[in-house]
Amino acid sequence: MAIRVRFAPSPTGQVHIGNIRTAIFNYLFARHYNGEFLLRIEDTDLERSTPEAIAKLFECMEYLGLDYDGEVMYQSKQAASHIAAADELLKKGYAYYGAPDEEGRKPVFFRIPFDFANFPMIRTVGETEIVLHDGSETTVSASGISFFSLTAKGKAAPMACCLAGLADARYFDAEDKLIFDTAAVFDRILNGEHFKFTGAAKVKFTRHEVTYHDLIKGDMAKPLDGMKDQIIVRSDSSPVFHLANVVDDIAQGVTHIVRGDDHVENTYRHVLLFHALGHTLPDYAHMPMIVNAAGKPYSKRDGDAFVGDFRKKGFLPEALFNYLSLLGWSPGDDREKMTKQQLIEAFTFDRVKSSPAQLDMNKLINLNSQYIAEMKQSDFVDMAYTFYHDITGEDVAMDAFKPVAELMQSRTKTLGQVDSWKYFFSEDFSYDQKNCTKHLTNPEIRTALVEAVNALTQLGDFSPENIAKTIEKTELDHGLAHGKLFQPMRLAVTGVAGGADLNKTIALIGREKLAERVNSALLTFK
RNA sequence: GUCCCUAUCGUCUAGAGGCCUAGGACACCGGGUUUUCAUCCCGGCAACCAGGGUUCGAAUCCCUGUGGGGAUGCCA
Repeated sequence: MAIRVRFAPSPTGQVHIGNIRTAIFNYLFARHYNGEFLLRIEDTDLERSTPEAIAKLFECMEYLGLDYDGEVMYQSKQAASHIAAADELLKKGYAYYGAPDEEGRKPVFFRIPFDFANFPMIRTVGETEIVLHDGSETTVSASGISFFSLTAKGKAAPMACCLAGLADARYFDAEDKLIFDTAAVFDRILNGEHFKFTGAAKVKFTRHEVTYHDLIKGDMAKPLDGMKDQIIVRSDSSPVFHLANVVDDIAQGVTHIVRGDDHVENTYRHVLLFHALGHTLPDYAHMPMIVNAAGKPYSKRDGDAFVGDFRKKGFLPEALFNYLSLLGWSPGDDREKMTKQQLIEAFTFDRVKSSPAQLDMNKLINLNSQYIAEMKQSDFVDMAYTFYHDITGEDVAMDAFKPVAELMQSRTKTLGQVDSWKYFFSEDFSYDQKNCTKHLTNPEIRTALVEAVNALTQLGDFSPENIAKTIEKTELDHGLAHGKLFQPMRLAVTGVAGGADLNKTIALIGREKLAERVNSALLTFK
């Protein structure tokens, strides 16, 4: 069977980094097996699903090179099929109308099935009993059972579950006398009768559980007595996520559902829904979440949480794609810097971890710098040029920009750092106060500096070689050790203590600015 | 509260009962190269959550506890 997966985001304006990682894993999996990678936009929340938000989503997909197959499905256009599915469930007895809202409209509930034999994913665990708080009331009806269990501290804890969870429950009082037998009145319950009683001290029943196999987490199970029936159509007739999601997955012929960890609980219901709708189940893979330094879900409060943030900061899509692939997955060997093709070849779900991963900005930056280092120089120049303009708002001639970018590429980790190249092009840059005070206040140095500048401005050929010779000569003339003028000169001209080769830097800045800057720096720092 | 998942250096991870004195990468610290910074090279620091089992032998299997996450919506 051909593999078919989908990425099904809600367009909410920004694409979350955890979300796009899910897309990446879907993509890697599909491409690894030569399957299809579909896109479905879950735009049922009309408030937030704006055309701009959708455009942003496409932009992110394109940025990261997540090319999808076939037509995009818009969930909002599938409402009719969702309702049809609800009707089918109603007809089959797997759904029922719930209590009406203030306007008398009724929602539709999906009933956790109690015809266990028809559901192969439901299995019998065995006889179980739960201790109840016998002073509290138990309610049994077709829409579920509510009761109070007895906590270790002797308190009553409210619980609720679907009818299926306690389908054969027998309730006993403190003297062990049977006070209510569900099976005996099952038909009456289904007919709408509500039964209420107090005094139950324990309930005995056959526990059943829903099972599914997760490609990442392994065999999973959840007891029915821990599940409640779920609304699938709201009283305003709009389909709920659970229904829409499953129906759309059926419509798109999805074979593997790869999504976040937070959907594990939903899955127990979804497999039931798939089967009740008469379809074979897809395989599931639930990915661990991305968390922040405190171990909490990574959110916008943690800084860069959206794909757009990373793009803006100057991370290359290849680096971000590579890094995100490595979060919760590894190829099994020591490779880390991998091309998309290598990632596709190496990707399998059995190598995905099932515990959450923390996003490490340092590692991302390091990986990004590796990608930048091996960029074609001309590509780097072009990209840096765009970034420089976008970040500083300054227009610089390409002729002037190009040599600077070429000089700086090897020491650039993110494109966002082009901001620090300002001293090459404008006077709008800041001085490192501490270092300037340290290096520019010595009288001997100041005198030598002025003289060096005089000599430099009179240089016929303002080349890095001549600049180097001139500075060295000045040092010699003033009895200064070789290199004594180096740091003062750099600070006076660029404002900072580090940077590319000083002579090349000065050559690029030019003799006019050189003189102005040294003079003004000497006035500022005395 | 209940249910589900989870637990190896600060971080991402390797590890499927003996290949583990636990490997790699990032970060950090030291050294070399660079008259500075970055790169690069060399070296170092640093972990199996705790307690019980099973076994000749456990990071690996089991149980309990603890920590973390998720779910418990007419959100998705």
